[in-house]
Amino acid sequence: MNTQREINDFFNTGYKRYVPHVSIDCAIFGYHERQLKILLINIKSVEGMCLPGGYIKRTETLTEAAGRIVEERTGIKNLFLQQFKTFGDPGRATVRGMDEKKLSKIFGVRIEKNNWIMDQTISIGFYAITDFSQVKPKPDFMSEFCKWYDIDQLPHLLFDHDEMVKEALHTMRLQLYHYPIGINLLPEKFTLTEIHALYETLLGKKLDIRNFPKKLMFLGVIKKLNEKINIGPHRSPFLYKFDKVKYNKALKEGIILD
Amino acid sequence: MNTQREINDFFNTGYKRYVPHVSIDCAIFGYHERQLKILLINIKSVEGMCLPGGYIKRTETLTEAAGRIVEERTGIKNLFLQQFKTFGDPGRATVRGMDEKKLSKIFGVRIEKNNWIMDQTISIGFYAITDFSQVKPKPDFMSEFCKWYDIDQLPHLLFDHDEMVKEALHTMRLQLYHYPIGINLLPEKFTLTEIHALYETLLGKKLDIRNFPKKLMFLGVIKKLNEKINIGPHRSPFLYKFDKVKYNKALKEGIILD
DNA sequence: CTTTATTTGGTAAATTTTACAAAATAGTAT
DNA sequence: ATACTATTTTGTAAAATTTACCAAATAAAG
Repeated sequence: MNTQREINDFFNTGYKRYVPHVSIDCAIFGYHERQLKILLINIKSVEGMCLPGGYIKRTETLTEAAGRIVEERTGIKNLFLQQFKTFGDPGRATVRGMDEKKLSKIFGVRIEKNNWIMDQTISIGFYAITDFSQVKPKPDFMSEFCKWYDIDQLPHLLFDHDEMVKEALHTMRLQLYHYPIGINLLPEKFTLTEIHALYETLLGKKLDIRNFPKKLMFLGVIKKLNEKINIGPHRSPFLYKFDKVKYNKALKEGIILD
Repeated sequence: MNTQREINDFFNTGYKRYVPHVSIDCAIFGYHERQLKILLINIKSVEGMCLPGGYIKRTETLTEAAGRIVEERTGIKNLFLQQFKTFGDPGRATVRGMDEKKLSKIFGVRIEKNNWIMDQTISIGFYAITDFSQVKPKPDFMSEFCKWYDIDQLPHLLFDHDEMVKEALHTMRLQLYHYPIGINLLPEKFTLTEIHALYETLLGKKLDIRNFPKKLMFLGVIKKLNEKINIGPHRSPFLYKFDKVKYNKALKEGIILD
């Protein structure tokens, strides 16, 4: 979706390839060294930022569509994706003063009255987590910027995206002990200190260092290796890795704790 | 939606009033005296049953639309409603052999090729709970039957509605101790035995009668009255009622237990 | 007053969660 | 070698929560 031809096709025949009236918005969380960020984009000639989103191809499942949208912005495939809520209040996505005329001007294509893109849209929220240090965010054709923002220094977002972020965070934190979140966020082999920092950051609170390993090991998705890593003039920590078999099982079924 | 005129309007101009490509399906659970049922409908001249559903008016929020759909089938207003998941796999709602011609015949109205109703639809799942003994199910114009089915004697359902029921049950059971579910299912004043039976039935498992009241009272949404009820040649049980103030607070905010 | 059926309240045991500190170790400096 | 610094690692007691389990109270009928 870069050439003028493609943009024209999107506006004028997109409704044939995509399901109109429905979009997906993605809260893409980024973690790295005790920092939690979220990926935001803008919309050309609209003041303010919002979550990246997109439409669903008529051949895709919802999760496939969300995966494609996330990949388009981050370049990363196969991220852990979870649906968290669907948003559909009337007027939730209207931009004051935006119309087909303005759109035509902004995108340099002819956009007729009643273009499919201007109609009411219901949006399905997904969240994903990746390592922001490995991601060079790519704006979509509708936006100029695509950047990581610190989770506790977010500006007010457009549309109902403030609420989306709140719900995404809430769901992610609820699911942290029920789904195997962490692969892609840590090196293949990692120390307890590293995964401890990850969980503290994602949850936004302190976790007792002596109790954390017990709880974590109890989940059963990571295993201790008989290897240590050299970290300079300190005791060498053991390495751990995710147990692929149990990890994939947990991905499908969730981790039942109750 | 009963007259031929209204049906004609629905098929031919419905896309103006409703958001096309998006529907809501409702898992309406019914409880009464230790029995858990679910409301199913059929579709005219289609073999099999499914969840009742409908479209979203362009002026409605998702929850308002779900409330209207539930009210249309049950006659009950203001039921507790929760969104549980959105379903959108391609082909999820196709009926083998159904086309505009057949539809025209079934409903006795002229339905053109590419009618909005035949296009791919993504469906938002909501669940609700009511007392089935107080409900006379009303079929919609698309169906002949609308009946209560025992939850553990369900037939295979059309479309992806087997999965919907599974997800709805799962979410309802998860939320049972986090939202005040129960008003409308019990008389205004009720005994511990009655609410105990309700919880056992909704959860599908035994709950210790001596521990149950502690947990329940801890939630804080019901209060003990200084009244007893006569139940024949047995000790008279105390009556309880829901604490309206705390109940409504819990409705909005949920009951935080962790 | 005895019997029957049901409600009601309490406590010990088991389990889970929380709180908390000292020993081990790898390298560096002396 | 030895001491020192910074970090990892490990165990246990207390507290809180959940679970298991029964006997006393009571309302009406015979």
